[in-house]
Formats: sequence, C-alpha cells, structure tokens
Amino acid sequence: MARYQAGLRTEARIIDATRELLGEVGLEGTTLKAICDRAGVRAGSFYNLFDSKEEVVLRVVAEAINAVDPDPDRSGTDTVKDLVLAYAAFITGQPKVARIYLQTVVSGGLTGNDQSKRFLRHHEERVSRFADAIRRADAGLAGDDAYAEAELLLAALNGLAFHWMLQPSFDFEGHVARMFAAHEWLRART
Amino acid sequence: MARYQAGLRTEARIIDATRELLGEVGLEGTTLKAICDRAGVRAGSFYNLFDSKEEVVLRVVAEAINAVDPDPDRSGTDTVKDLVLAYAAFITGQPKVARIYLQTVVSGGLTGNDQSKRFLRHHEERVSRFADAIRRADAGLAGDDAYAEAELLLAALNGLAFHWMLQPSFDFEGHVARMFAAHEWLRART
DNA sequence: CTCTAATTTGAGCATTCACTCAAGTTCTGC
DNA sequence: GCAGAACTTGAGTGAATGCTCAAATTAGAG
Repeated sequence: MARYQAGLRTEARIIDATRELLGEVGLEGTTLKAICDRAGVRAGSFYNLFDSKEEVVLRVVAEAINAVDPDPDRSGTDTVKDLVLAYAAFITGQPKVARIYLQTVVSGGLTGNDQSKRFLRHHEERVSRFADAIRRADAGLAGDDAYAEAELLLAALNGLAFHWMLQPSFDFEGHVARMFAAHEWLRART
Repeated sequence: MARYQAGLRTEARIIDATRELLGEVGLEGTTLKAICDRAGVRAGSFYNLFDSKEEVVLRVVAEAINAVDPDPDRSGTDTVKDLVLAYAAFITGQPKVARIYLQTVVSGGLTGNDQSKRFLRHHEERVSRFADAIRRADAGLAGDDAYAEAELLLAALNGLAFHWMLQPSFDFEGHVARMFAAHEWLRART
C-alpha cells in the first residue's frame, strides 16, 4: 500500500529488520516491538503499510524460497537434480528461515488459515515442477506416477531437513545426495 | 510428585484434560487456564503437581508415542516393517498429537532447551531401533550403513507426515507403503 | 486422635503481546 | 504553492499469558 518514496523506504526497512530478526532470534523473538525498534519506526507506521505481523514474516519467507529458484522464469529447463539442490540450498543457506517455514506449515491450522493456503499453493507448485522435471527425464512415465514420485522425493527432502533441525550434527547434504542417488536408481529399474 | 490419592487423581485429571485439549484445539489453544478449567482445578494445584505447562504437554506426547510401540520390552524382535507401521500408526492414529510432536521439534531452539533434548534422545533411540532391525534383516550390512539407512528411512517417514499435515488429501499410508517397498528394493540390490 | 505434610484455593502479579487511533507532518501531482 | 493524500507519531488499550504465594483445608501415618 505504499505510494510515496517515504513509504517504500519504510517498507524496505521493515522487511530488512524482520529478515535479520528471524535469522538472529527466530520466530518467537521477532515481536512487533523488535521489528519496529530495529526499523526505527512506530507501530502505527507499521500498520499503515502491513495488515499484520504475519504478513511481513510470510513475505520474508517467500522471498527466501524464491531466491534459490533454479528457473525463475518457468522456462521448464530445470532438471530434477537442479530442483533438489536448489531446495537443499534453501535449507542449508538460510536454516533459520527454513525453520520458520517448516514451523509455519506445521503450526498452521488445517483450514481457514490464509498463510497455510498460500504455502499449500506454493508447495503444490513445487511438487508439479518436480513432477515435470521427472517426466522430462523419463518421457515414458505416466503423469500420475511422476507426480507420486515427486511427492515422495519432496517429502523425503523435507524429512531430511526436519531431521537436521532436530540434530544439527546430521549429515544433511550427504543424505540428500544419497537419497537422490536412490531416486535415480529406482527410476532406472523400470 | 503426588504422594496422596487425591494428588494422583488430580494429576490424572490434568493429563486427561491436556490430552483432550491438544486433540481438540491444538497446542496454541491448550492454555493453562483451559487445562485447569477442564480438569476442575485451580492454577495453584497444577503447579503443586507439575513444574510447568510444558511438562504435562510433553508427557501426553510421550505417552502417545509409546502407546504404539511394537516392542515395548525391547526384546529386539521387531522388524523394520513393524517399526515403520507403528510409526505410521502413531501419525494416523493421533494426528493432532503427532502434529504437536513435529511442532515441538521444529520450534524448539537448538540449545539449552530441555524438551528438545528429550525428544532428541527419543529420536536417536528410534533411529537405533530402526538400524538394529535393518541389520537383523541383513546381517552382512555394516553398522554405519544400517544407521545411515535408518536415518534416511525415518526422515522420509517424517517428511511424509509433514506433507500429509500440509495437505490432508495426501495419501499418507499409500506413500508409506511405496516408500517401504523402495527401501526393500534398495536393500535387496546389494 | 493428632500432627505433619500434602493438597487446594483464590486472588493476583508481572509481563508481553498484537494492534488502534486521533492528531500532527510530509510528500507530490497539478 | 496548494490541496489532499500518504505517512508518522505517541500514547494507549485490552486481552492474554504463565506462574506465584500465603493461607485454609484435608489426607493419612503413627
């Protein structure tokens, strides 16, 4: 809703402050007061630009996810490996933000919740892109099978991220590589 | 720390109330007031029996996990399939509580947090049991490899649960079956 | 019974939180 | 340079939250 330069600059400062805070003190430490203090703004200004605290948090998370997209133009040239590595890069590159992502998904009530709908759409889109890439690599595969394969692959990836968060010593990248190898092996058997 | 019958009965009522609330309104709806109201107890009584709200929540979650243990006596007779199915049963049988479990893990700060240490220990124990079962099925496998295999299997399982929470229409049980088949296939190739 | 310790109560503390709003100030298109 | 909209401020609201504690009550071992 910002129209003037001043508003756009304030908006940017608020988003920056939120991103920094999410990285430094996590979701629960990122209070409205903390965001406003760091951005050098009063709460009233914040609510002139955003409808809620949730909104700015989700924007930061969405930006972080998009930042590692291997094919932002959707030209359909990304391989399965690209997608797997990109998602792994999102997890390892911004672990705190990735945690917020998992946290939001898992905490979000199943219904009626705006942000969980947004994430669901995002998630489904990701599955589709995985499925497309799988079919691109194996033209003989039925669409449904490719989709199921994509769901499994992505679920496993999320599970590895989850495991890593529980246990930081977990060899996340090694397991991603191993899992990807397993996926290719299964694909090759036909 | 209940010593008298009255205390034990109150303790049970509080645990029951907590379990019901977690199932009905989730973690964020399960406030101290809600627990006490439902249990018919004042906050002071609660704190005479429990150190914190967290404690009772964790007890409920731990009980739910243990309730589906295929080999509670640790006699080492459970197969990989038993373990996979038991964990899947925990997820599908008590989805709300399972959600709390994932939520707690993912929300828990990495360090210093008591409950995340407890869950970590629990988690590591589960991985070990998976690894043992895998070795039991394939005696020629090195211990490290079995452990890594177990980690991957469990991570994928958690990922599927996560996916199901995000998208309730997801065919969780079908994917568990498929994933287990993939695991056996990979084990058999050697 | 009696005495001690377990239990319960009821009031309330201290804090934090997201959010609001009327009143001023600044920007910018015209 | 003016008018009106965008923006900012500052002070505040109200509703939670988890938790505490002195005092009253009750259970149960001896």
